[in-house]
Amino acid sequence: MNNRMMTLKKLAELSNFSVSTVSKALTDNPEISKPTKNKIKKLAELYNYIPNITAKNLKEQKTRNIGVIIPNILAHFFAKVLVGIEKEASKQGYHIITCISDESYDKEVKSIEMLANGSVDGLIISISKGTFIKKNYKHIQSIIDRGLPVIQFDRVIDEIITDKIVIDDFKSSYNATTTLIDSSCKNLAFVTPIHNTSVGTRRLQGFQKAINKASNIESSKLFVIDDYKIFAKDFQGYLQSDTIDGVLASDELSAICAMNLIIGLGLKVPEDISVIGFTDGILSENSNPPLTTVNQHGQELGLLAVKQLVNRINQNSEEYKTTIMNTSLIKRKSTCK
Amino acid sequence: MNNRMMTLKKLAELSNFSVSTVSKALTDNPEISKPTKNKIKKLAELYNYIPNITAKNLKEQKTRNIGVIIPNILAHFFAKVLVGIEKEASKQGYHIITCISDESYDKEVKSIEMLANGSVDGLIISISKGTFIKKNYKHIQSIIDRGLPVIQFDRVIDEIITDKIVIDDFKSSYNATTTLIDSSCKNLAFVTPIHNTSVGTRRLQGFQKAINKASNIESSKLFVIDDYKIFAKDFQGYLQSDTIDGVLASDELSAICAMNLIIGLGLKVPEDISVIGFTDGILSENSNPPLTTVNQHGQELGLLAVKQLVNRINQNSEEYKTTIMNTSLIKRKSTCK
DNA sequence: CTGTTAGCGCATTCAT
DNA sequence: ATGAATGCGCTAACAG
Repeated sequence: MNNRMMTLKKLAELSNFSVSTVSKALTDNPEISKPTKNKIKKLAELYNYIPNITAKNLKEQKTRNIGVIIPNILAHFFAKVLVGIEKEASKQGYHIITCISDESYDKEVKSIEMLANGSVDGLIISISKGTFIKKNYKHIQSIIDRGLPVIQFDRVIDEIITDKIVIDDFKSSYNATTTLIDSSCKNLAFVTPIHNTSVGTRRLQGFQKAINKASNIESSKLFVIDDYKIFAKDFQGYLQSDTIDGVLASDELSAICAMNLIIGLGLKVPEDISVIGFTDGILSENSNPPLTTVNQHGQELGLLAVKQLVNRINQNSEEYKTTIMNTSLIKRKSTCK
Repeated sequence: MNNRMMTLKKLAELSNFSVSTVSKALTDNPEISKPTKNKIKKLAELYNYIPNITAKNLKEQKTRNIGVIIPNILAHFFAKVLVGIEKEASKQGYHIITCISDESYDKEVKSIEMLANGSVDGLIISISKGTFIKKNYKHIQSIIDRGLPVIQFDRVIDEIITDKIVIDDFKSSYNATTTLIDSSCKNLAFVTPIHNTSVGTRRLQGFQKAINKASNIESSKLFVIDDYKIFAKDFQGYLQSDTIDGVLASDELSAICAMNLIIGLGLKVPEDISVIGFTDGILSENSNPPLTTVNQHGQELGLLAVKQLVNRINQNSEEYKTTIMNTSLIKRKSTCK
């Protein structure tokens, strides 16, 4: 904003009408006569008048901004969700203010504080790993108590009551595991870098359920990734001493890493070991061999989140609901058959 | 914003002080006495008072928002830049409002219009492919004329005078090509999906310059990608009838695609064909073989962009300058030696 | 040390 | 059909 900016007041002086007449003329209020409207509109056009959005926001007690907090924009899934959010928000006339928590509790708290001072009309959030580990959710609850509409997606805190949009992690994981088992894998491994999150937990449960239900499983092994280098050593060590013929990973990157480690040992994917990952991203599509993945439909998820949030902003009446999105298994060459 | 929100006015009534006294007390103005400050601060704490940022912004004629327009968040480079932008902006107390142009001129125009109504104090932009093709830059110039500070990065329009941050595309490309030539590649191909952009043009020029300077080049071939499927056919067709022993791609994804096409034909990377890409992202790091790439240091670029923009917001005096960022070639296994 | 007043730019109610 | 007055929530110059 600078002194070049045209305002209603200046326009009023220039046109010899009052501020309120100018305001009404520009919003096509029927109280104002045609000729007056025309004069004023022409003048506004000439001087490139643009209504000051901040003043409007103050007057109307809203911002037309949506806050978005995601753990990691470099993960394809979150990037895709963001694309969906941006598209729908833009369509509905909302800006999005993006904060990246970088999986850190502290950054998440700070971001929320920065957003909850009236900067946004609502918030879409996926919880950071750090917060799950810390198990401290006060920062989320406090903004809800303050009356800010919140939508949680993907990584959600069950105890915090808001609208939620998740995928059916348990079922997706169960189905993916079953796919491995059906292609006669008997020695399975579950690889996860998000062990502490809601999502990670459910995916592991789905994996275990499928294994328990199957009759001919010989072994199963859990690899929790904190550090990829340590994981590489552990995983390859295990491969050399034990048998694995099927891997399910709870995200995309760890699936690709596992596959590369397998290939690095001279083993074949999928002939020796089948691999399935979560999130259908650029990595999965372009790996060699291309990776069979659980498609989480991130973009639609983002779209839905905005729709639900805008709904909630406009009418705060409905029951809070959890939407479970379908996934689909995209079969590529990292699995047999 | 809702009626639950505490305001200075309500706080004034509750405390029996005037609004201005309350305001001053809460900003630790030395005019106010210790006991009064304490009383008021305690009350503010008790009622969970948070200053309304919109009102503050209106008063101070600024938004503490930075607009960011990028062509495609799914490209690792832009995601990385965004990470840098978010980090530095957050550090400096700015929000970022992210718009994705999706390489479209129309969306870029619309985004700029949505941002330039006082929603942001400044803008960081990388131009869309569509805009380069259309060669219509009025929407950019108009916001600059209106006095909004703008930083262009990576894909920049030379004719539009703003601060710019770019990488040395020509030199990076020249060096990468030279690396191929030095490892005795004689039949080179340049693969590019961004042929129309400033960046794409300069990278091609660097490639050509290196070829012209070399003495023993036997052939060189340009592949412009509009559609990846068509490219796949063309490229593999060429591979089958002609010789290529070195590929430089102007971005990450096309490099990976080229490599996969090569491997798909039973050829070996790097033994038969060396491949180098631009942008050091997740794809390059995790491909098989891992890809030699030009690292563009996206995060630092984002950081710098914010620093420069904030500088420009605070003092509109300096000369406009173009910062050229260094790149580095990360050698991995897709090239010989 | 505290309060009164004004004003940021806009929309709107209430006169005229 | 037009204008005056009010208020959104905040800061700050000025008065006392």
